[in-house]
Amino acid sequence: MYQVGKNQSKSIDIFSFPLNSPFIVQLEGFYFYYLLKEETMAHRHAKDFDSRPKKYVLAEFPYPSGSGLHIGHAFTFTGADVYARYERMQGKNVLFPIGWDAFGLPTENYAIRTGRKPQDVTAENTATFRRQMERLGLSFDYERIVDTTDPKYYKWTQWIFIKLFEKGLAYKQEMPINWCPSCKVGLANEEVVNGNCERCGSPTSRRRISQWVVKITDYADRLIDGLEQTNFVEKVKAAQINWIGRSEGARVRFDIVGHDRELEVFTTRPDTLWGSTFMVVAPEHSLVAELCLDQPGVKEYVERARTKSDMERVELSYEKTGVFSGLTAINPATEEEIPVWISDFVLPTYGTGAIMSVPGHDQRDHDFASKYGIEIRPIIKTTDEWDFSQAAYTEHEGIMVNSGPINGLTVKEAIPAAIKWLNDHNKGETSVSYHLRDWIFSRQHYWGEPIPMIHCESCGWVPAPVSDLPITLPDVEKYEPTDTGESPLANITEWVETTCPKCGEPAKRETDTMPNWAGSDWYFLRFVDPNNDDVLADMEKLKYWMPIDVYIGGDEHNTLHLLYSRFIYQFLYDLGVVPADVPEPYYRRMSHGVILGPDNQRMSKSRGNVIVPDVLIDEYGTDVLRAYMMFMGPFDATMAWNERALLGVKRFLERFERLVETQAGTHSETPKEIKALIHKAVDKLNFDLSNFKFNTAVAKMMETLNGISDHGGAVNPADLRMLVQAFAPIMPFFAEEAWAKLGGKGSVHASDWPEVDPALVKEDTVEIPIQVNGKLRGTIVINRDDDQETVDQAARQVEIVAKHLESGTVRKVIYIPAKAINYVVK
RNA sequence: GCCGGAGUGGCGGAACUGGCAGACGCGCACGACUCAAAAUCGUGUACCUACGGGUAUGUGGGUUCGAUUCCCACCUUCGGCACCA
Repeated sequence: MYQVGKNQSKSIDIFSFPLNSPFIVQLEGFYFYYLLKEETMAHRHAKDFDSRPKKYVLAEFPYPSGSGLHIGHAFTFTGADVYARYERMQGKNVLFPIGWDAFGLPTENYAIRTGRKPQDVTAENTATFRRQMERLGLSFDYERIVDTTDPKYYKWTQWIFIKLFEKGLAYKQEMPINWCPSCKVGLANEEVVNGNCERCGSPTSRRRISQWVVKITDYADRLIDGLEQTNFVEKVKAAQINWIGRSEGARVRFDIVGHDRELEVFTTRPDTLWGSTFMVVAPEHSLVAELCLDQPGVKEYVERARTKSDMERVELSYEKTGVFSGLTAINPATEEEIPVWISDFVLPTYGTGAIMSVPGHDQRDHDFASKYGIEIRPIIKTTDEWDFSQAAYTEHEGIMVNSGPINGLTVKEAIPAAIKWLNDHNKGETSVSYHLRDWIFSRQHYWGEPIPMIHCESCGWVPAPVSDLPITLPDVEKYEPTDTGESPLANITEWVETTCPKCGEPAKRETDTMPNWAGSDWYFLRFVDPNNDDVLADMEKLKYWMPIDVYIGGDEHNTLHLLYSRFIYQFLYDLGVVPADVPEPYYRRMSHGVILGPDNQRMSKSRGNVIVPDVLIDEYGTDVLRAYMMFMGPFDATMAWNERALLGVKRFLERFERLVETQAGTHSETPKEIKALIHKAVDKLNFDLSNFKFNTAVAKMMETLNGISDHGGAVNPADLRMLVQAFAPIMPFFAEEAWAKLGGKGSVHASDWPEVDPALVKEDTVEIPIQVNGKLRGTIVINRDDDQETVDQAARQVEIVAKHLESGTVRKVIYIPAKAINYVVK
């Protein structure tokens, strides 16, 4: 069917052929199954509203970097592709889309360096990615490609922002942000790792800049509760819950002596209120600026805390520093006067930015009190002798003492009792705090979605009219961010200057752009309806396709991307633009593994251990690469690259190819043993492919081939075709060719998954172990449905077993049908 | 410190709801083919053994007729969070 130049050695540039040209070449002695045949890809298109059951399989879309698709992408996408192909053969209507998360700094930086337009660089990179993907045989529905930098797409990203603004979930605020002096950009908390910029690694500092902030904290509880409706693995759920960091406690109000003011704190231990001997406020707390600046040392301390970089804060974390504020507060429980201190160990962004300090029962407070000579007052009676001069007692065990009305209660009883006391005396109430912060949404960069807001002197911030969307990025000469922290857009007067949509007076556009996450928050909805100009996606189509059945992605996105996109989805849910019966976007989350270099180190250019898929395809062909990647280990594991092991897969493929060559066109009668092997293999692959156990699937393929040759290697082409079908998801090109050679009709990828004969899979006879006192003493072949007596009789005949039974009396015989028989001998 | 995984041959890794530990592949050894090498094909490959067996799935206990699998404690390691009151 396909012309194959058997003994030619020639070099072919595959890119010189149009995509989809039916062609297979052979070079250097073996086949390369990478050129595309229409049949191989023909069934990739998802059909809206088709009557077959739908399956939405999604792998995180990539950032199309200039260095091209790397082996990690290849691994992840291949796994997803195997699964998608398998599901298609199961008769599912599979949506398996791909797109480009193309806004972002690397492209912008590259554009600056080379003096080219980011738009052009992006177009080039995405074309390369696409070509590489097709070469890997990835059966994405390329007609549904979504590009976050396409104005037709980001029109809706902007629309979502306007809705957030309208619902009061986006506001502009001057706030201290993490600033990367190298990238010249503000960073979200989560983009700062150990005080360094996540992207470039330089140390960050703090800066006050007016920022758009999105109130993700309003959804904190929903984001936790919603996890119950998903099938995420424990690790992912835990990471999200951990990240949100919900803690329950109480707010308590302290009066300030000599001022008509209260100082409110958050605590998870209201029971320890009677032991609070001082208070601490963050240097950034409003009370400090209002009342304390005259106190000696305060101004200096506040100034130093402000200029401290995050690095310094982390380094200095062991030695707490502080200064007395000059203020005194009244402990509402003891009515004693207690000092108020200022220290940067109290975070301005958590709780109320102020704490009540209980040095007897909180280690940080203990550290601070010890250093500054503040009273440490125990209020929980510990069972054994506890040296309160050495450490705080922080266990939730013990009996309350010195605590007035809650004396004698256990800690667990005391917490609600203390809250009730606070309520009764109007000094506080139950409260919840979160580690999760609101989401800083501004970036001072060019290559991102413009934030569609207009500032008017008289009307304030006004959203751009929806009819004006998208607000497109203007062409600019220079992409460099400015030192003032403004985005390059600020210099384009004709773009910045506009009129207020509300009053018609002159006004200015927001020049900040959105963070990278914005485009990836909702892309999965757009795949359902990629070209809609009226809504972000058609409701009926969403009802058909959502939720995503499997979402395959990296663990590094378990907190940020996954949380942000769930939040945006929940927000869209509240707007009513996504289906009412789909409260969560992702039903199941699959983590993919990481491929390390041959030296067991993370791949990086500087280490020189990078494996490039294109080179491997040139040398071994797509199918060998795919099968090897799937064979390396469990789909979610961390694995080292081993090119020797890849050769084992190559040998397997060649041996299978030889089998196909020799059996094609024959009419051999397939021996029963071989037939059974084939049916068992199909059965096993059916299980493995549907459970992402690709490594054992490949092992089974190899095992089956070994078995066939052990039994003489004569197989009827019709039986062999079954095997080819089961191999097809993993080795799509080879399977297509073999299918044709063996007389298969149409494309193997459009064929229905073969049905197995249960009688062949589950044989009548089975070999089981014979144990004496749990030790293996022999095996015996029995009929699957033999009763205990029959098996017992037969087992006792086995010589070695008989010998062991003679050493004592048989007290008990345990027979597990078709599994094992065990004699208890004493 | 808190949360979540993982520890199995020389190596990557198998083992469904407790039932023959080490599938499959790599590596290694020997053999066939070859003048020779490569490639290919075949055989073997956990450890000890007085050849009867015995010991082995990080360590120590426990449950069970039987534990890689379940329970408890500990060790190591990877990932996430961490001055979050």
